[in-house]
Amino acid sequence: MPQISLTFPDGNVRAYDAGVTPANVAESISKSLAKSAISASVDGAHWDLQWPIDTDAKIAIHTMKDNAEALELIRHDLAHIMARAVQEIWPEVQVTIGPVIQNGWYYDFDRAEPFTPEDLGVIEKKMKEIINAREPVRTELWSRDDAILHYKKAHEPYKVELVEAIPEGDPIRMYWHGDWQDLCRGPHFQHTGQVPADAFKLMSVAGAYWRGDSNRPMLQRIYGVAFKNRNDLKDYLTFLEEAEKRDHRRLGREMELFHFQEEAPGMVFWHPNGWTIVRQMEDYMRRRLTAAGYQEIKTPQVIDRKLWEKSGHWDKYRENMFTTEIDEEHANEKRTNALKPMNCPGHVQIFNQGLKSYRDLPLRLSEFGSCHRYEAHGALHGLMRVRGFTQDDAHIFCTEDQIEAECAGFIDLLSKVYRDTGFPKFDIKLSTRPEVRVGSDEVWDKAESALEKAILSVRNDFQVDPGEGAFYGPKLDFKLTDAIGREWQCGTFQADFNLPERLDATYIGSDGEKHRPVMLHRAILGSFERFIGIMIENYAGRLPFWIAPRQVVVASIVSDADAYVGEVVAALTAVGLRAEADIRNEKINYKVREHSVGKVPVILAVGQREVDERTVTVRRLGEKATSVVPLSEIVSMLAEEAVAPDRVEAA
RNA sequence: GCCCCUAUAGCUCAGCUGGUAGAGCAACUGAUUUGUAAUCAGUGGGUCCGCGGUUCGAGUCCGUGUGGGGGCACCA
Repeated sequence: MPQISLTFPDGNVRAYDAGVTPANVAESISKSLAKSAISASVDGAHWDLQWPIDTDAKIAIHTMKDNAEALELIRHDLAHIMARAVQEIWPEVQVTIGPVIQNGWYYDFDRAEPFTPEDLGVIEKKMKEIINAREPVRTELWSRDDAILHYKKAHEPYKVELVEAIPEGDPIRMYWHGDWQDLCRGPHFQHTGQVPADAFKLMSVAGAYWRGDSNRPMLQRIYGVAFKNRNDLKDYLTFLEEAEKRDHRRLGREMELFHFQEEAPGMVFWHPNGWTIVRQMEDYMRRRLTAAGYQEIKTPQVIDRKLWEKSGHWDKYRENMFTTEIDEEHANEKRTNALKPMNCPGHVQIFNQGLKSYRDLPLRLSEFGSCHRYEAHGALHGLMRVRGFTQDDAHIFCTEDQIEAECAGFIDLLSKVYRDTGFPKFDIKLSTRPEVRVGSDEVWDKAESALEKAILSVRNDFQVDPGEGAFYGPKLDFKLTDAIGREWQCGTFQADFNLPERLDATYIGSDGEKHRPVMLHRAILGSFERFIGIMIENYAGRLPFWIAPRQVVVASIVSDADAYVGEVVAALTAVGLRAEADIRNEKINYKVREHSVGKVPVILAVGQREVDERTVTVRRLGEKATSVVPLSEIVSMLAEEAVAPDRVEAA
């Protein structure tokens, strides 16, 4: 086998077993890097390559200091290798695209027959063969016409479409290993054998629309994960197993929090434990909102379609609304109502009652608004995506000049709430004006810069999504991550120049004239359901003491302690703690296990000794050690611990 | 809504190529009075998701509906 020794920008020289002829290697390297000329001097089978400019020497993982780059390359080449494996097994399959994603890659195929889970094993085996064959990789530059012709001949219509989308004149990079070929901009390894053969796994098959367009045919997508070595893969698979244990749907059952059933898909049946969590969160949010100058209101669930027509929802959101028809006795026609999918129109009705002055602004109206949306079947997901949910909604009516201050105040409030609930870190995304929009450019300029300034006043990193704002105004999205890394939007802050106009909201300015207020839609949790779902996963069910549905279980060790258990529970309940007695005739081991599985934060064990000494033995969830504390002390100790963080802050 | 997978006891799951259902945990009953993650024994419990079909016979095969899971699209 020939050896190549490569000289890197940092001066390192390393030798590689190329497994191919020097000429091929030189070509594949220069084409795949293709950023600058590479000088190569050949000395028999041993030659030196110099990188004069390109410092991204993405050659072999052994030399890579940057882990992320190595992984990118591994996953990228695996996508190609998988596509080749699939086509070698089923030559009629058409290939499309296969990008690198978090932890791995996917590749979309068009094939009449579905891929089965067994097929994945077959494909994996073939992939390993390709890797072990150490096929040299080369990249060629083709003309656009040649590439189109090539793909037409090869019956690869998706590739034809891809090439056609590449601007005329741009070079087309054709990537080869063995006789197999794909369209790709690179970069790649020198040969397939450089990809670790034991550190990847094909995970699942899923449907996916070609180019994300639901009007186009649905393709079959195979997902794979890949790492640098077998251990990393094993760690990742272990992580997935652990994540499954903290899945909120599973914990929801184990902790007896909630359930779903067929007759009400996407609607939560909250059990006593789960509802306690909701109530704790409501009480907490209510205090936070009141302190921040909000006024709480409540608006109707069922509202005549006439209002939804005015607001524009009937026109644009109809298919997501639950509607009702009812015979009106005094009218000839049926009356159509809709369950509110949003609270905004209702809030404007309250704003519109009576005359508002500029002195009333900013007016902050909040509601724990119960909303119903007919979400597509496939969209439902535990508590995260439901059809009936409660938003921690509020609308701020203000002037354009007040947007920035309101936004800053909002981010401040949101940061406190996220911190208190276990999310000190979160992502912010700013979505700016889309092409189709209402409102003048001057107003958009003002609003966008107000939002941006408000973010910058608290932090310096955020994402911008140009053109992704709502048609009625720019918005900020605040995202949290679930147990397996999926992101869910929770908080939102949206400026709206449209609805006040449609529903004719006005205030009297200092000039005595009527003016149009700006309406700010905002939510911190997003919905109680989703936020609690994420919280359950984030804490793996071990919720903070102040939220935990059952805070304390007092467990007897002998039945002679039963009366004392009752006394302890009464003392705890008297100071507002959520305490339960467990005087079943069971061993303490059994009780400890059961309440640990149930995620009860504190177990107080009581036997004859505790009765005699008027103490309790304290055992905290997740800790093995116990401590003996006098009854009088434990009550005040736990009472203090149970104070919600906003009250601690206020005290 | 679309693709694939899936539905058996309260929960987790067996049930091979068709011959009318099983285990562990839970529940209930009894015994046990126990010192920090499962005490022992016994008992009861199932329209095998619904509907239709193939078959002498369907939990098992086929179709369809519904729910659930993984994705895609959607989330104004």
